Amino acid sequence: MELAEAKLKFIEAWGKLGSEWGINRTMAQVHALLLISPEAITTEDIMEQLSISRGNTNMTVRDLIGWGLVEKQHKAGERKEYFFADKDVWNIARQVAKERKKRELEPVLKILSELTSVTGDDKDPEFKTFQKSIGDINRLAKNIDKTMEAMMKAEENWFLSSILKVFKG
Amino acid sequence: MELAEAKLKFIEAWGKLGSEWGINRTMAQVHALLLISPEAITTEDIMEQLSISRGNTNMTVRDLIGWGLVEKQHKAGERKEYFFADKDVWNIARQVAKERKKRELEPVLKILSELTSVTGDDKDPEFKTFQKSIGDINRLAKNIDKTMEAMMKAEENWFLSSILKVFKG
DNA sequence: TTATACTTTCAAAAATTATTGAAAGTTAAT
DNA sequence: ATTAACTTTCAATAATTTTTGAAAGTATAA
Repeated sequence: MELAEAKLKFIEAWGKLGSEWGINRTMAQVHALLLISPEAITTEDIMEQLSISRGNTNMTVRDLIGWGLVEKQHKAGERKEYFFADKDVWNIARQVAKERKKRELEPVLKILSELTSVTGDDKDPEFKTFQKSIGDINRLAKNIDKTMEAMMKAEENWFLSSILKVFKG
Repeated sequence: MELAEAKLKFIEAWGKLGSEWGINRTMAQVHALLLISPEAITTEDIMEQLSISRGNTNMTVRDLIGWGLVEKQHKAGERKEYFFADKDVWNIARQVAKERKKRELEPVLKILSELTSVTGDDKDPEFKTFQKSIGDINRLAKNIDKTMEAMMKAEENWFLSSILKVFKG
């Protein structure tokens, strides 16, 4: 396969995966493009390569910066901004985990722990089932939260290799 | 907090979390409702409690069955169908992991390995960056895939407790 | 200060996704 | 074979999310 075709396929696949996991398709595609760009690129470059509007490019890149995946670069003597993506996939995974934990997991965890203090009659099956389910979900969610925290602190691929060792040994 | 209020909050929170992670909000809400229902319930029950249409209820419940999270039950002498959700959160997590792996991770993994065979000039930075990024992503994706496979086989909460031990010790 | 080169905003439009509801389909009892 | 009880389908509609693009904003240079 030729590079040009491969690039398009990667951008498409990354966009699809993103959209299936609740990340805006265009944002994932812009990230994909930046991931395979050796040098920092401009808004114009992104607009051209992905055929998207200036406004969309601007907001999407800003989002990616907000996710900690992309940074602005300035070139001496130039006025326009250049964008560059961190290419270290472990950093990327950690960063995504960190943000999703903060934005989506923690708010739910907060609600779940509020729901553990619900009052009711111990003989009511509705109440007992509610308590049991919420309690179980809460415990699992806390474990997932802790695991993500560990992942965020772990350097290198040591994390995954450790996990895999647990199941091989 | 009273049970009735807590139920609504849980259904809302579960729906929101689902939608943030690419799962239809209504599907997550129906699942939430079933998770806190001690007995199997009918289409009518779901329609009433969530104020959704019969068609929507039918398709959503069918989806949940397709995800392996809900089963049909028949009651002797009755014609209507009852639905019941597995309440074991570890089973649920495994089942969701299994399905998402199959539906969303594996297709991307397939494309990624195709993309590793891209041809190009070793001196071309575009080519080198592409190769490096795809290679790195591929390696990480394979590790995630293996970890999910291990998770799917692991019984009980042994999985998470093992992971956590690795990082505490 | 004015012009130029850019970035940002956001209301409107387009695209996508989810939902409805009534008609068609199915199944089982009489 | 007909009715009754229920489930399924799907075209139309509604809701939501994404994208556009032109106007407004900002910063630099002359």
